[in-house]
Amino acid sequence: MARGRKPPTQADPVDFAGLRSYIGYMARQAQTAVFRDFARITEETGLTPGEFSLLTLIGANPGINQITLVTLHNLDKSTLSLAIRDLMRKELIERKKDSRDGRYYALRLTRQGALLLEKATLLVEEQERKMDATLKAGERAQLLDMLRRLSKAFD
Amino acid sequence: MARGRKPPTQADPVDFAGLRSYIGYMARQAQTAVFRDFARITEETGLTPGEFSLLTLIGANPGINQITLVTLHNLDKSTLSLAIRDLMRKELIERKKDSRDGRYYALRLTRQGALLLEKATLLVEEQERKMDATLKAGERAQLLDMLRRLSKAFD
DNA sequence: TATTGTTATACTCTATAACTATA
DNA sequence: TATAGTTATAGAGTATAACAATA
Repeated sequence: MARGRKPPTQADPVDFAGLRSYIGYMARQAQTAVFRDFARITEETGLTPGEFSLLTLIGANPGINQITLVTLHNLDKSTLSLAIRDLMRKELIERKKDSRDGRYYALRLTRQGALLLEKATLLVEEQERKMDATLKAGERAQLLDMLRRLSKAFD
Repeated sequence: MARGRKPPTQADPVDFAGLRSYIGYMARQAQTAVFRDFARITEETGLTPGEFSLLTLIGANPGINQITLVTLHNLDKSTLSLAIRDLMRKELIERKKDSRDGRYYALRLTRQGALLLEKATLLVEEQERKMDATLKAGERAQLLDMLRRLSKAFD
């Protein structure tokens, strides 16, 4: 180790320049932090954040089809197709052809999928409570509203 | 097309269940929206969001080393190594061995890198102004502070 | 022995394009 | 012709593990 000066790792305070004044940068940081924390939930349930969202949407909208999910999640249909295949293999969802239009699949949760979603939802809500601990009264609703407006700004 | 009912794609209003009340979900949605919009900036500059952040940090902290960047960005050092290699190839940064401790590289922007960063910064700030248009007075500072607290909550 | 940085490898997530089937 | 969904393929972005060089 050099004697004259400590390595910059812990020594010099880092200048973030404008970075921390950018919503884009800070939103990214917050989001990756939440996802890293989600790893605990993935361990317990086998579900990724994306799979949790899909199960929640299918659970609340039995009979929903893939193209609708695609528009909700802003994914390519090929990407969703792979995610659906995996959820089918895990027997968390099932589907059958729409009797009126054979191009559509109607998706719904299996019993097993519903149970797992219930368990995962509890863990996710626990994670949300952890976030609440850093927010003051009323801030959660305000934050959600601002995030919603940001998403819409780039439609 | 079936006659009795429209396909669910546009017909039935979708039930988001609790999804839109989750900060984790909404932060993800906002962040991906910002990144999709960043594609314009990538086209003009050749820089990804991650590269823009790295150039900003190196520009504000000439002589910074990779291990410091790793702790700031929460990346593995192998991941950063590849990003640094690409920035070197594009001749946007340069580095030399620390004379006191040969394990470190001191990173700094090239002239070309500084110019590109300047251009990219203007575009990023334009993007930030677009976000401001959806926020009321005072909300930007509040949002940044909440996002900072969220990141810290999962340290 | 410990630390900075590289490389080989693999995994995840994503999109594009070409395809099947249904309408 | 147009739409729902699948498959083959490829490109990001990421981490793990083994490594070389330096301390």
